[in-house]
Amino acid sequence: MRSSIVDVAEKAGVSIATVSRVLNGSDKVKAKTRERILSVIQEMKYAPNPAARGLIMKKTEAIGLLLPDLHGEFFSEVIRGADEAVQKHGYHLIVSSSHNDPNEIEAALRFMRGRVDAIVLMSPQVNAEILLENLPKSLPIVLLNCRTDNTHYDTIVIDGFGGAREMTNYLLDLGHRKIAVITGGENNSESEERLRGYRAAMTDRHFTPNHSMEHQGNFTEISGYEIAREILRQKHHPTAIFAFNDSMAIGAIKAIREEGLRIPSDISICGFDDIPVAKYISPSMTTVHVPISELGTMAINRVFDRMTKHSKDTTAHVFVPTKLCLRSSCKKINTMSNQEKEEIAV
Amino acid sequence: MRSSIVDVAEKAGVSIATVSRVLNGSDKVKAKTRERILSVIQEMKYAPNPAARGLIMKKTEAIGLLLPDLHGEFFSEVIRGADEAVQKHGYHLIVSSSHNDPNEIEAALRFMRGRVDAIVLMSPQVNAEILLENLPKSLPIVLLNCRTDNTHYDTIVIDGFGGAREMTNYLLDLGHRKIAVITGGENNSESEERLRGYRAAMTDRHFTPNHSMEHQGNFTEISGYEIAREILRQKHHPTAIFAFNDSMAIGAIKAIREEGLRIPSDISICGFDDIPVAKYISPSMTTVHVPISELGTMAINRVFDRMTKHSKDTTAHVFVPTKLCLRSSCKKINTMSNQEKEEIAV
DNA sequence: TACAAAAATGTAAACCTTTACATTAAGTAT
DNA sequence: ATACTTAATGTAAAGGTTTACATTTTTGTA
Repeated sequence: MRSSIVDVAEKAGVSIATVSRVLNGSDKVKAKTRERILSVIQEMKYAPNPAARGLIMKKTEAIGLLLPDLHGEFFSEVIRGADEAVQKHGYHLIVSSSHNDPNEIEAALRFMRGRVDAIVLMSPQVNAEILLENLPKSLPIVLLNCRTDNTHYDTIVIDGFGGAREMTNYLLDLGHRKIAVITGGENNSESEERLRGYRAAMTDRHFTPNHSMEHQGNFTEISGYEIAREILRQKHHPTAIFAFNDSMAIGAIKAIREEGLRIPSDISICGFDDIPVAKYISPSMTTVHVPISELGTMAINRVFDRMTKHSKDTTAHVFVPTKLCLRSSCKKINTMSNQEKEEIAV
Repeated sequence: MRSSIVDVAEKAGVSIATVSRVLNGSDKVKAKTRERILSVIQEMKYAPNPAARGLIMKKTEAIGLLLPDLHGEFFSEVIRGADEAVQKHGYHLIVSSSHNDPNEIEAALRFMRGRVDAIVLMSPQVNAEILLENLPKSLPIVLLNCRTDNTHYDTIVIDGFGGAREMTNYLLDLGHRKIAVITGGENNSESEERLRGYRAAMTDRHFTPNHSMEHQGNFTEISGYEIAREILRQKHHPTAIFAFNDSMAIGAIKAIREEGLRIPSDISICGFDDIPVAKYISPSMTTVHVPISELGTMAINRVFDRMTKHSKDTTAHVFVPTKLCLRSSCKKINTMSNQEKEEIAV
């Protein structure tokens, strides 16, 4: 049976209060007593019971991180950033994946209640606000890329609109006109933002966005692969494919290669997120840079801000800018195609 | 202030014992009473305090997962597998990364003590056995790919030796003789096993392993990239590079391409792990398949086996076989090179 | 040396559950 | 109706900490 504070106290010939005091470093206890207690603790391999401590302190030193999914490098980067930040504060992470399922979100939230001091929730697909309602108001919550107008929670959202618009503009600048996009899952707010950006860029340049150019994927490599195959099967296929995340772009590249086309000379392809592997694949991928691990870090730091009461009652709403990351998977459209057109026209 | 069981009891006009009973479903309480209590619980949004419950039950419903690192797709797959398994049991995951630092491992272990019902520890680089010593003996622990002969803990280890040997044999079969390897970090047992496998294959075929062919990386893309660059700078560079994980292989591919060489016609490259992205990059990567997410699943399932006392006292030592995964990044050595040799000889 | 003030330590309540055991209520058979 | 059995509920202890407040010890000063 594990030894408790009373065992330590007995063995050291003091009261439990004194032991508790040296444990918490706070109060002044005579140096000699402290040493004696410390050595007893060491000897007995005593460690305070977190449940008992948590019970009275109402602190857990853990933070909940609830992600929609765990596939791919994106989320692992978020976790990495969050873990780093959390460790800096001596805290730890309870990670859970919801698979975009409201029931699982609810289960995770229920579990976390009372077990964490704060929650970072990423839920681009299901509206989680209702689920948050029966959490104590005092629990700091940061919404990461959630669809919400709610100002009651702290929010961090990536500028998917701006990033996609910029990328689309870039493709237009390169001369592309037939630009296909591969979107994320249905009802996914991240995907919707990016789609909005794409359409806005098209409209701004007086092209009417062609809905037949918008193909629905689900943010996985396999979906990118399959959709790209379909796209390439068309007679006059697009000259550029804009996948709404890098995983799908990677899948698409495979499909393109299998079709015997070269990138970027035959077709341009770009992604979104700039996951670490994006710069290593070949050709290195032109994409929209998102500070992924920083997303995790920011969310955690925000949570600590909240907890330390610097900003007890004011919610913060951070809008994370993206940056075009130009590499080698996109190219000025082949002037050949103009020539071809002429030839065809003749 | 959060409502407690006494608030519920009062409002429902019963004792806390009865409330507790309906909460735990176990004992028989009159249907009518149960309903009344249930509705009060709903109304008050009452949720039992996990700390209090944990204090008396000595159960946390959480499992600790301590990983050496969080970079790349490998670990995210392990987490994914573990999370899946854990959710099936209604449990949750406390994830932490140790950065291969003994102090961080110790801190994480200390934190987890009393906060989890079991620990899965992956620590290929630092010998963690000493650190485990001041954990209660009753706490189930699974060692994942740790360097250990200890039979006191459950272990799961990948057959790195066999996998690397098989891959090396395959390369030899393709006619390669100058096979460079890029290893993982110093003192990393996974890397060492793979190196042992490589050397064994060479020796078996009566080639003396040439130590100048063994380059030390650290399992990151960047290290693969940099080392491959060095390798290619040699006059008579190897005809094949065997990176000890896929991330490094991906980095190496970038370096190879930058050098203007084609894969696999000019040089063959292969990896280890078969991370999801490996089949999507081009050329699709020949690698050693490791059931990564299953590693997480297996570890968790083992832990539950232990906890449910099916196998209370017998430790299990699982050896996970790997499988050669042949794709397109390796090729029979160009017979041209024989011709070249002759030309040079003339 | 005596006394006040300051420092060190101790006592006991509180945190919120679960559960063994005690008690009361509700059936059941005579 | 009575005695007995079973079902339903209640009481109180236990689990391991922290901390306000009480008490004792030490230190400093007159």
